[in-house]
Amino acid sequence: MISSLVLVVEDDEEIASLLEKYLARAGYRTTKASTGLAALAHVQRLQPDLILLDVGLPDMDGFEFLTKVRAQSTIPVIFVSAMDDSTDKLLGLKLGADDYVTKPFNPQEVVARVGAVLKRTRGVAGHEVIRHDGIEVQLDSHIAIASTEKGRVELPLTATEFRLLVCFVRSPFKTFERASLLDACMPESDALDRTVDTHIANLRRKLANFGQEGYIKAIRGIGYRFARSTGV
Amino acid sequence: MISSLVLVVEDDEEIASLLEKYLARAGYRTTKASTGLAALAHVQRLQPDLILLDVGLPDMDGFEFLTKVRAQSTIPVIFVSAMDDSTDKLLGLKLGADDYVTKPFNPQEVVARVGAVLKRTRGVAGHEVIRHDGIEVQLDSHIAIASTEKGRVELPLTATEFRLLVCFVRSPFKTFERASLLDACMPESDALDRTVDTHIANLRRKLANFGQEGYIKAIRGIGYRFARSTGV
DNA sequence: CGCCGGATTGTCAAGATTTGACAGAGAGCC
DNA sequence: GGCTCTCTGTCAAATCTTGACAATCCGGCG
Repeated sequence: MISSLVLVVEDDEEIASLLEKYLARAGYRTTKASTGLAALAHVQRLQPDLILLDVGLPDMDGFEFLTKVRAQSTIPVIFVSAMDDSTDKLLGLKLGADDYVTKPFNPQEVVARVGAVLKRTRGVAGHEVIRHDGIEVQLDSHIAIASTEKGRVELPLTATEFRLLVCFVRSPFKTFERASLLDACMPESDALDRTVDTHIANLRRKLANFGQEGYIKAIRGIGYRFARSTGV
Repeated sequence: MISSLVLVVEDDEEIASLLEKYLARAGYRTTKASTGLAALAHVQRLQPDLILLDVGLPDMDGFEFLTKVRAQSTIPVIFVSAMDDSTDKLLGLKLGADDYVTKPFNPQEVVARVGAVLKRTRGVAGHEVIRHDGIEVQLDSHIAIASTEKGRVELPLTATEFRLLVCFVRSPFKTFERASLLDACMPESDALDRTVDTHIANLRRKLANFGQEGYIKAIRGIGYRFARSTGV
């Protein structure tokens, strides 16, 4: 399995580097942000597996940050606090932090906690996610996301379009006949083959709206295939 | 009343025997396991009344063990840790441990704690609590609480509404199909899919009454999803 | 090679259908 | 009676389907 990505949110460059070093040594991929705003952007774009959060950020209260993150995901968060303030600690845990570390800390201990939290949270969520190129499909939440230069955006798909996209992303490069797609994506319906074309067109348009063009190719006489046609 | 059964999970045979001896002398029945796996089997089979858990197991992290136990019961657990690590303690307590003892310990003190915990939890509700955003659900006591600016308020939910909320808070961001919700929240009933809508509407209204709006989103053609939609 | 014609696919908009929100009523149950 | 659950009906909005027409593809032929 690909190693977990840890987002280090810390304004003290020295501490951040130290943490990154130890985390990298332990086999984690890392990324960092020195402000809450930047961190939120990273969360959006990179979808880290865990966040190491310094409570004392320059631009944003750590708790505010946590609240914002929690509004859109359940990424585990470990608080790092300057003071050994047990009220902070309790508040943090209550808001949904998964662990708590106080400065000064032993980097190895932090790494150990990261490992423990990841182990604990892994497998909890069904969270089946399929990706291809710049497209991500979250099966259990029924959300499709496109990665654009501006970040990750949720695609506003209808149920049918979503099902189509799931088929495609599950088997990129496979050519689907219209009948198969009808079966798989428009159940309980005796629509015509051509109806598929319309849904495909709609899906194409929505993908294009978010910069994901050229994905769905028509295979004359057969049906459709998903996968970006590389150059030529 | 038949005496309580205490499961001692400890890999150090000497310590285990010591504990068993003292517990037996205090009138408890005991059983022991030296690995997490064996312990889980005992929990399944014997349904002990309390677990004395050494955090440092050979095969399984104590927290992992606790999580697994908590997945299927609310048996009170007392942590026994080698180090006096207060974060471990917090983590343990947050996960649902009922008390915490550090080595080296006084066996009599342990027995006393066992007695205290049993007394406290006997007949009384356990305390599995799930939270998301401003909503807290206490499974055992069947109470749902909303955090408003004015403080915490208990939501006056019906049984069905409560079960719905539990489903949602357990898996925020997941989209539930109506059929799943029917299954999970309206057992022993062959109600129509549309009935779910009614309960959802009622739940929404009650949440809104306490300032918790925008939580439940309809996913057209699929079902419902829980999670406040923030502009991000 | 370039053009033609049939077949296939893309696009669009209108109409049909489905869906979700909600209010209200009947039934069962303390 | 009061409460809860279930079902029905209505309305508006979202979605699906269809058919017409334009655009494109592809093989054959001059």
